[in-house]
Amino acid sequence: MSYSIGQVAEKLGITIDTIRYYDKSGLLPFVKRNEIGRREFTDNDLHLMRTIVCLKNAGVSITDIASFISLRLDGDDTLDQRYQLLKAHEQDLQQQITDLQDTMSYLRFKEWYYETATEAGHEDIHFVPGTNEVKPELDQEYDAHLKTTDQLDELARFANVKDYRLRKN
Amino acid sequence: MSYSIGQVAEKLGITIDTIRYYDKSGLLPFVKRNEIGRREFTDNDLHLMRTIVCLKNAGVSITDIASFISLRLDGDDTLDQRYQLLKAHEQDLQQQITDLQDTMSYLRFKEWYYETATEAGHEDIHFVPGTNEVKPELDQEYDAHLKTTDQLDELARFANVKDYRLRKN
DNA sequence: ATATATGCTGGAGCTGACTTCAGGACAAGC
DNA sequence: GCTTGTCCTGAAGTCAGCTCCAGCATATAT
Repeated sequence: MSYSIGQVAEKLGITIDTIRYYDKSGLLPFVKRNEIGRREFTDNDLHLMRTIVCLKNAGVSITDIASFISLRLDGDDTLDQRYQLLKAHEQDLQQQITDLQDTMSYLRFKEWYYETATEAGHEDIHFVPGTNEVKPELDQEYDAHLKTTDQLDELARFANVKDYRLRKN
Repeated sequence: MSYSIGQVAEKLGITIDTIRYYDKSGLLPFVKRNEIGRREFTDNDLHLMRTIVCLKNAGVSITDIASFISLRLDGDDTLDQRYQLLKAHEQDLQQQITDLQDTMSYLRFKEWYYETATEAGHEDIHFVPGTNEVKPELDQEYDAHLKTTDQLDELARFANVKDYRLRKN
């Protein structure tokens, strides 16, 4: 059982052109061609391509994914290198998530700012009277916000660790 | 008290050129110039620019940030629009975080895959005997993973909601 | 047998977000 | 009065990651 490029595009939710671009970029050296030169994808190819798409979603560059794939072709000697590569990107990803969560809490703070301003009908409830400057104590309000999300984050980290241990045992 | 473009770049951790680029792109219409045409940034400008940098971190495009800023210039009538804009980007951001968390759990799964393979010394412990195909039950292993992170996510959502309610009261 | 769909390639084009460059103005210290 | 440092502008260049195009081959349906 094999799939055409169009079917794969459908299954993975990416375009045909993107798949061809990935192939050009050395991400799909394992994909075989049939007699008339068309790509034929196996279930296993799909499996691997899901990993590729996933790494891409994690913000891993095409070049880095290519090295990962090329390590794979070199066989069992590179298992540990591949593990290390993933581990490194996990760190990266955790950082990205933390950053986004911080941004989120800043957004929530700004929402509160506009929510209260809308209720009041004018923005200057947050200004120093007689100026166009934001009240300094708003920074503290923001800090308080950051703190609650930090706690959330710790909670998440704890849950992750637990999850990790469960899997290992 | 005002700051030069260099000082602001330093404070915000971005380059001078990036600031000028933002200005060109209409993100900084509020920044005033001195007699000889140089930009002079106030504390309030810095405040706003922090919001801009934050929106950028949240993956909001320059064009969208520009509309936000332009709404701001239109005064109190646009308070609700600005709130809605932020709210929309919050949804977006939440989606991004969820996506990254999914990716993370896939990465963790792959790490387990390579960890166990490294221990065994060869990758084929995960293959269907006699082939180069990954065992189908590994998909279930992956699914199990996804499930634990979904729970985590719900936990996080619950915590967020609680946090939100605390703020509103 | 012809129309339609799907595939192929090489190469050009596009978008977003910068980054660099050429050429020049002003300010301060020596 | 000269050097050094910081600033200005418009315009061109860069990079990643696609996306589109021309021109052609093959497969299926009518």
